[in-house]
Amino acid sequence: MVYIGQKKRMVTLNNRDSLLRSASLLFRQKGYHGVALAEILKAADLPKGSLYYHFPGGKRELATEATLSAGRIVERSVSRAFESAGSFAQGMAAFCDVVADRLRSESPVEACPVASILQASTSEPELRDAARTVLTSWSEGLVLQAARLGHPAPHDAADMVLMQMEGAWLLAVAEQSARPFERLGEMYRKGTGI
Amino acid sequence: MVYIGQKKRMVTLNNRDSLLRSASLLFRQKGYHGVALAEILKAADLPKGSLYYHFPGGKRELATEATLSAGRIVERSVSRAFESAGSFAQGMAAFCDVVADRLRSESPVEACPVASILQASTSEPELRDAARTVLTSWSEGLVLQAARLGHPAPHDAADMVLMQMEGAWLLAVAEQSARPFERLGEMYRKGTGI
DNA sequence: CTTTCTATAGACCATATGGTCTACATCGGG
DNA sequence: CCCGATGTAGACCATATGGTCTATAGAAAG
Repeated sequence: MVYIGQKKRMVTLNNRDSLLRSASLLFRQKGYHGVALAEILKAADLPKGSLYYHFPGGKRELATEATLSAGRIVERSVSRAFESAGSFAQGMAAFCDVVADRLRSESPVEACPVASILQASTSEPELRDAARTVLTSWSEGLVLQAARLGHPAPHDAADMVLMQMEGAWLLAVAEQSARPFERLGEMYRKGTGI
Repeated sequence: MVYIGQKKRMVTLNNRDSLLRSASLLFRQKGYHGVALAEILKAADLPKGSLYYHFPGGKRELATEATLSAGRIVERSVSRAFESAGSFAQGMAAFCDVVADRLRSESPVEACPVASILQASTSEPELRDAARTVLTSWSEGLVLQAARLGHPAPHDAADMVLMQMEGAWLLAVAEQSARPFERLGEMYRKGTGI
């Protein structure tokens, strides 16, 4: 429970956030259709009533919000990694380190939030919109960073990085290790990146 | 029904293959957990009995075989694209064209067979093995091509290409267009690839 | 105290799902 | 003509799933 603003109005951000966090984690592990509501509810230790109170749209809405929320977290992580970089390649190397560290602490190694939701986008169009929104937002952030750091073709750089990141994430899930990000980071340090 | 070899033994490869094809298509569209057996059966126009005769292991076995089979198809496609290439970058550009062409003919644009199965690998470990097998096999093929074409770091090249391809495929699904592969191909032509 | 609004609690339901099992069709060989 | 092998047909089942609905708890406001 958390008091918001100066009003004494009590807002249960905790439980809503708890649902988002549990959902995000489970979706990344098993994909949208691979997770049952009961499982999310159990992880968050909340009854069904809470879920449908906070997310009247049910599983779809929960997944959408969880994806957008996870997307923002990754985005902040990108900004932070690039902040102190002297070049685009340095920024990428730093970001790869951050993701690799993160993945090393996960078992199983979880998929990219976007990838985990995208699978279901054929049956749930709303999810594709969420995935697209996040990817667009990541791309824009990367374009800005590339431009700021003097990259000659910021748009190409952003596209390429997005591909490499998503690909590396998929390989990491397959191998259940952070190696792909370590190797990608190394390549950027060697100057073999984009 | 198809006669195989000179023996007059009748082998119903058709129905088994039909199941594999329908399954592969649907899994790529909706992911492993997003497809019901009934749907696959309907697409192949076969009853449940046939499925469990050809694949006693049920959905898992069907998905495993479908993934391995689809993996081999992609692998042959890679070999063909690189065959007449004068450099690794040229081969990649050619392969991007092939995939882009292919995706343009699909609606919806379907995910990579590996990606579509990998989501479910947490609950179905057998699927992770299939995904890994395919990825390893692709990687080995790419290493050979890179070495043959005189790439200075064949292993790095293969890794990088795998990341870019999987990433581009994910972006293509999100955008529902072949653009990502067109752009990746362009970059290889411009020499901005690996 | 009572009312009202927020949020939790979970029983309940229609439907979908993967899987099993028995019956049967077809065909080559004896 | 029958027989065994291969493969098809689909009824049937236990279970799981997303979603709805009513009841209730607790704080804030009057």
